[in-house]
Amino acid sequence: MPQPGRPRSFDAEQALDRAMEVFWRHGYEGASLTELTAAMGINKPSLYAAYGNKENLFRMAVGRYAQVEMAYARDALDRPTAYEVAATLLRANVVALTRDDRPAGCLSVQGGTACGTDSAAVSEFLAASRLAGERTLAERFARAVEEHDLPGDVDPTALARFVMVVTEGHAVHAAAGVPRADLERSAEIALRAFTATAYPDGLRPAVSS
Amino acid sequence: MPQPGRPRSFDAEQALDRAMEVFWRHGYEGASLTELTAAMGINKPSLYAAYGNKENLFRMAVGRYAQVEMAYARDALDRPTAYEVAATLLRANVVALTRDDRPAGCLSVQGGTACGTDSAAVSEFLAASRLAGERTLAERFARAVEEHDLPGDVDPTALARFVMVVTEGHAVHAAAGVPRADLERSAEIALRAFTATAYPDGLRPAVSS
DNA sequence: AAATTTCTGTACCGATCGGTTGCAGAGGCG
DNA sequence: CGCCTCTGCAACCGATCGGTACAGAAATTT
Repeated sequence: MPQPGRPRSFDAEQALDRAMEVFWRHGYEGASLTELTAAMGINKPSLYAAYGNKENLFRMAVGRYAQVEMAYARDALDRPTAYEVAATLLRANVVALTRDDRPAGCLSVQGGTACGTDSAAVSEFLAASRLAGERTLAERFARAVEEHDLPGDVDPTALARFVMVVTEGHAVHAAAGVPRADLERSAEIALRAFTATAYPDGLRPAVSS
Repeated sequence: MPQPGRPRSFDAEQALDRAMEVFWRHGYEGASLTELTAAMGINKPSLYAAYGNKENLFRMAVGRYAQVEMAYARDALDRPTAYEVAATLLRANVVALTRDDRPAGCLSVQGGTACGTDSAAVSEFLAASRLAGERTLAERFARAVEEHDLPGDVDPTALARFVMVVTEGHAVHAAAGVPRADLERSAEIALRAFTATAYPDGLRPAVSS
């Protein structure tokens, strides 16, 4: 049943995608309402009515980013072995960071590593969501230990932290314009480190590529 | 010969250190002239006279950061072997990122991974200076290949890129409040990756720690 | 068609942004 | 001392910031 009154004349989800891209490119504070509304094709009061305020719009954009642009991360977690989880995650992350139809880098890092005093809540929110992803990965590795996919003496938390550190470093690098092929070489080196730590005896399970 | 006229009543270098810390904490755009001048203990016209403008002050702050706060990087490059270079660099970097008398993270990353449209030059400047550091490290590793410290089939550029990626990831993590001990574990995993790539036969030269 | 409800666009709000000018006075040199 | 330069401070500049008030337009309900 449609609500009474004049219906909204723009697609709220599509406009959110545009806003996401502006935040992705310029960060939270670097994205002005003027540029946001121009990219979204709406006016400021419409933005205010549909999304609350700038900070709420940003949080919604980050949510959509996590849901759409980081679907590869959930796929990676479903891989059968810890090594394949890490390999899929790192390789797909590099691809996602360097798509030529998207801004370079990662919204969660670009959005605001540092902010002005008043919007400190934004960078704390981003940091917390990144660390939440890290915790999810650590739980996946802990499961691998339980399943004897990883040896019992490895620290799943430390391993997950290392993988996330590499993805964040790649995000900073990608934002600086480093090409995809260069990051792929870095990811392979990181994977060798993963192997050396997770399977120190050199008996890594045979997997794809 | 001292200039005629009233001498400056503040220490320009000490004030620059204060400005560096504000930029470090809030980034280029997040640091307002009001907060900068308050931290430096001077007024806006004094800042303008002594440093030119905000962007120039930032560039000078980054220069001083590279000279003072990143001295450990130059020390690391002087180590005799490639492995010791990487190990010293990664470990000292973690310490530098988590000093409790300094803002967490790295000015070069915090300063501005993303910026508004008008100050894009700042983030490009930061990206370029980070990549310059990476090139220096690559040259050090290339020397190691020439000296037969590293095998001839390793790619010094890729190895340097991996090390810098890890430091940048640690910087993002440190800014999020991750404690030093956790980053140290990550650095050790990265070092194991370095070893596996640089000395794939397991014949890493015996070194400290 | 009238009444009602909601959206859209313009124009504007106070606050703050980076940057600048005017001016009083402090301090060096002859 | 007199001069002259430079400092430090307040006040101010236009521009832009995020956020709103208001009136008219559009679509649904009665």
